[in-house]
Amino acid sequence: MTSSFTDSEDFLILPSVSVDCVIFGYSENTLTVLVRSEFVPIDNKINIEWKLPGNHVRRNEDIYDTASRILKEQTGLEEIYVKQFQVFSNPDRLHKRPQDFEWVKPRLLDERVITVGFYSLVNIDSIKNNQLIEVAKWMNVYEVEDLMFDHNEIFDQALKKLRYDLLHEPLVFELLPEKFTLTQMQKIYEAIFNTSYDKRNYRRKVNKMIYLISTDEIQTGVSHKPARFYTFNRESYESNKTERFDFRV
Amino acid sequence: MTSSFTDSEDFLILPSVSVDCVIFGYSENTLTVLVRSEFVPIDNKINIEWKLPGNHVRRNEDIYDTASRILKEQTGLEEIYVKQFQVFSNPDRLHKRPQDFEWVKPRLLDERVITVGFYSLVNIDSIKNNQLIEVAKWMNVYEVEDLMFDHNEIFDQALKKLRYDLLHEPLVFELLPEKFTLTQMQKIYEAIFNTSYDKRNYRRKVNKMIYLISTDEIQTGVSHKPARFYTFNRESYESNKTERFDFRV
DNA sequence: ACAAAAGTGTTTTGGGTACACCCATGT
DNA sequence: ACATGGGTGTACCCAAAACACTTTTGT
Repeated sequence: MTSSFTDSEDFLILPSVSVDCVIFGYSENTLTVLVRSEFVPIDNKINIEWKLPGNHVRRNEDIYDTASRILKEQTGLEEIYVKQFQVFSNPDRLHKRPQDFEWVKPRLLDERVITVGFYSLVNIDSIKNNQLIEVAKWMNVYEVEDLMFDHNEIFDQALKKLRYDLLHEPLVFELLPEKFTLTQMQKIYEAIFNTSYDKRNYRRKVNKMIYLISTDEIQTGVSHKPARFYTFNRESYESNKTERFDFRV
Repeated sequence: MTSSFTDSEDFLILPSVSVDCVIFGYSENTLTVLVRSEFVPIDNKINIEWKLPGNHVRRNEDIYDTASRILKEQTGLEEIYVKQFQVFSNPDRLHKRPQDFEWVKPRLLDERVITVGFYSLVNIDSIKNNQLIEVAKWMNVYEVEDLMFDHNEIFDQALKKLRYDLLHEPLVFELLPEKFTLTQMQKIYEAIFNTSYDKRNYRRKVNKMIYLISTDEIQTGVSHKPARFYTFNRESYESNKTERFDFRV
C-alpha cells in the first residue's frame, strides 16, 4: 500500500474512514451544490474533474467535527448545520473509473475507504467575498455533471434526504436569516422541491405553526407593500412537536 | 497496538470500522431487542455484561453484508430486512467504562472504532428452535438494562428511527407473515408505539391503502368469527407512493 | 348459551385545495 | 399613475376522531 503521507501524519487519520459533504447552497431562489475541481490525468493528458469535498476522519475527531472542518475549509463558514445521512461502503466505490482511482491512490493510506455522507445547508449570501476556495464552484442541483467516484450517487441520496427532512424537521430556517418574510420561506420550498405553492394556502398552513413568531418589524425601502418579518422559536418547536400515526401511501 | 488476530485475519477486516445491529424481535404483541452476554472481568471477578451483536467490516464486504452476516450468526436467519440508520463515532465511545475497554482491547486491531448502527426486524416465531445462539436473549424494549459501551445510545436511536420509519415506509410487513389479518397488523403498531388504536378508524385507514390486497382466505380453527387474510403488494406500493408537502408540527 | 374476536356506519370537526381581488410602497 | 409584491376569505371535499352493536365460530 503506497502513501504520500509522512509518518507523523499517518497516525493522525483513520485509514479507512472518510466524510464527504454535499453542501447545498441557496441564493436567489436557486438551489446549488458545492463541487471542487481536481486535475486528473487520463492518457497522459490533464483533465479537470469534479468531486464533492471530502476528507479523512482524524484519529481523535468525531465525524461531525470532520464535516464541520471540511465546511470551514471550503466556504470559510463555521457553526453551520451538518447532518450525516448515509454510509457508502461499496468495496468498488473508488474504482468506477480507473483514472479516478489512479488519482486518489497516492492520497490514501488504505485502498478501501468507507465514507460517511453528510449534507449541509448554507445561505450563499452569507459567505463573504473570496472565502470560498478557488477550486470550488456551485452547480445547479438540476444540472449536476459527472462527478468522480460514486459522488453522483452520494449527491442523489443527499438531495432525496434533504427533501424528506425538510418536510419533517425545521430545516428551512438554516437557509433563512434571523428575521425573514413568509415569501422568502415559501420560495425556499419552491426551489428545493422544484414546484410552486398557492400563496394563500401556504400562508394559512404556516400560520398554524405556533413556533413561527410574527415580529412587529416590516421591510423598508421596497417599492411595494412592505412584508412583515417573522422569527423561528426553536424552544416552542421542540416542546410542541408530535408524531402522529401516518403510514402514508 | 495489540491484537489476538492471526496475521492472515489481520488483512481480512478494516481495523476502524464495525457494524452493530439492533435486532428487533416481535412476538405475542411484544417488541424485544436481541442482546448477547459477554464475560467481562472487573476487580478480578467475572461479570456478565450485555451488548448488541456487532462485528468488524471485512475487507471486501459492503456494510449491508456485514449486517446480514451478523444477523445470520445470531439468529440463523437469512434474507432479513436490515437498515443502516446512524454512525456512532465519538472517539471515547469504547471508554465509557474501563472494564469494557479492557475486555474489548484484545479483540481490536485499532483502538479507535467507528461503528455503523443497523436495525433489523424479525418475527421471532419464524426462528426455528435453537437457531438463536446460546449467549443471546431477547430483552423487552421497555426494560432494556445497562449495555456495554455506547450501546444504550445506539439502541435508543434505533427505536426512535424504527418508529419514524414505520410511519413512512411499509416496514410492518417485515414483521408479518405472507398472509395476515388486519388485527395482526394493528397489534404490531400498538406494540411498537406502545399505544392503542380504534379498530374502525384503523381499518378505514388501511382499507384506503390500495396495495393491501384482501385474499379470499379466512382463518380456520379459531373459536370466533374467522378473520380475512390480506397480502401486501409491493409493486403496487412502489408505483403509487407520493411525497406531499407536510412540514409537520 | 356463552365467550371471543371480526367486522361494520354515522356524525362532527378540521385540513387540503382551488380560486381573485385590494393594499402599501417607491418611482 | 403605475408597477410590484404583500396580504386576505370562501366553498367544497375529504380525512381524522369519537363512538356501539351485530356476526361468526368453537366449546
